[in-house]
Amino acid sequence: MHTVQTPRETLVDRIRQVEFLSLLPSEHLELLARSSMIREGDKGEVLFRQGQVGAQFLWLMEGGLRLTRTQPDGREKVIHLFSSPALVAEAAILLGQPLPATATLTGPSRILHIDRGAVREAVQTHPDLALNLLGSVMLRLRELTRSLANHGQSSGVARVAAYLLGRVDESGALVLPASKKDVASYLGMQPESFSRALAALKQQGLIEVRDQQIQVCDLAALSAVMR
Amino acid sequence: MHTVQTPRETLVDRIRQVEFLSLLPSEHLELLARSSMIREGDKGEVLFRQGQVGAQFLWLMEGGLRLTRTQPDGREKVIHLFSSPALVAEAAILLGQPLPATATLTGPSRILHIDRGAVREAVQTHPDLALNLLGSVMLRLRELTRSLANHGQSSGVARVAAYLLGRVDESGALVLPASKKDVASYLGMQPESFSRALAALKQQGLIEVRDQQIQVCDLAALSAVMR
DNA sequence: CGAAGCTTTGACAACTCTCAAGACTTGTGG
DNA sequence: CCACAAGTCTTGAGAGTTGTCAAAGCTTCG
Repeated sequence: MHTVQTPRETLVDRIRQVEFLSLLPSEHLELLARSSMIREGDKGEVLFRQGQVGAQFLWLMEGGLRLTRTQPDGREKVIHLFSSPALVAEAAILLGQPLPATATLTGPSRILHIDRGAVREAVQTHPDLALNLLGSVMLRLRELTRSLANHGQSSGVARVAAYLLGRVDESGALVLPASKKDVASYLGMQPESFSRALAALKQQGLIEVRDQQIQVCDLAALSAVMR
Repeated sequence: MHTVQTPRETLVDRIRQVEFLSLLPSEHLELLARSSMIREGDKGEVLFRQGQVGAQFLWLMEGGLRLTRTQPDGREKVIHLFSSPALVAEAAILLGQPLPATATLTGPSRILHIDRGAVREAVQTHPDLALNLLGSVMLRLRELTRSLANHGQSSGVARVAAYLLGRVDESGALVLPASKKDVASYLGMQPESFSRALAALKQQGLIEVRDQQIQVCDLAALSAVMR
């Protein structure tokens, strides 16, 4: 992973695109830009590890990453899959707490780093920022509770169906945010089971699969599978 | 569930005990007390339902409750088990978002209700409060990620062992925060499976069980079970 | 071209879920 | 005070699903 030289004004523009920072006045953005940088990395590179304390806010501008956590038995489980644009681990970083998971890039990515202290200062002078931040953490919380509830589902095929339905666009298409192996782990199953689940749905004519691209053909029938 | 008549000064005292509000000046506490009340309820009563928008902060002073979420197949899964004292669903309530789960009392409980608007005002005038709030949400996030990682564990006995080890005090004892049925759901298994897992651990002499009280006899051996 | 990693398919064992029934506790009403 | 109902917990037996192990096809990268 290497740093990309970036002119100050470009940095300000990038920071303005970070959801919860967009409403800051320009002089504040200038201030943040002074301690910011953009870094690039490739698939497999580790952004941070579980237990570390982050010194910088991480804004995933391009690419994707997975959050994993070591289970008691030593294996790793995918907790979350991020696609750009996304703010990663904001709460832990702001509070200076140890990060609850490990972040690994799933493809070529560009990440904007903003100094933790500078953001903290901005938050304290602009109370609205804190509420915005809370909002984005709340989003994460919702997704986690949803994910947790889905894990209770008895059938693996039902979990896959629910997952697909939660990610389709208007035309019924979707792109998996990571390798099938990672998605399988995120759904709490083995890669083989995920493969079999997709095969079963495909054979029933409910979906079509080509690599990470999936087309849902029968929304109603797929919904019925969940029960 | 019924409201308990409470003198103003007592209310102020109670509010002072709410973790993230304790550092507010007395005049602010007085203000909060004006729109606060204490309510009591018994086992089975519903505090709020998934999808509702909460108008009041909820501080569980005494008792316990479970958060459940309806799964795609219609059944309910326990997302979280609270024991007093605890702040419940703070982020969603502060932001006026729909609550992500349903809260049901697991025993006789007393809950302090504080008006959402008053808290919101306090947060905006005291930036530190927002950070404290973020901290308590962060705690919840940590627990959820941990819980999610545990669900990946292949063996049910391993999940139970990990859960018990995460809750023992110095003497190796612990009390289940709810009925075994609820704990089972929280751990992502059927009540029968949970019962069998406990029986297996008991037969190996690793734990002793009497109702909701559990005594761990061999910490090292129990740790070994997780793998 | 070879190595490494992801994906798919097969076969088998192991586990959990489901269904069923009985022991036990608690609260209600006769 | 007892009987009954309702709910929880435990134990048993069978069916079904998933994890595991193994092998082969495929892509990517050096």
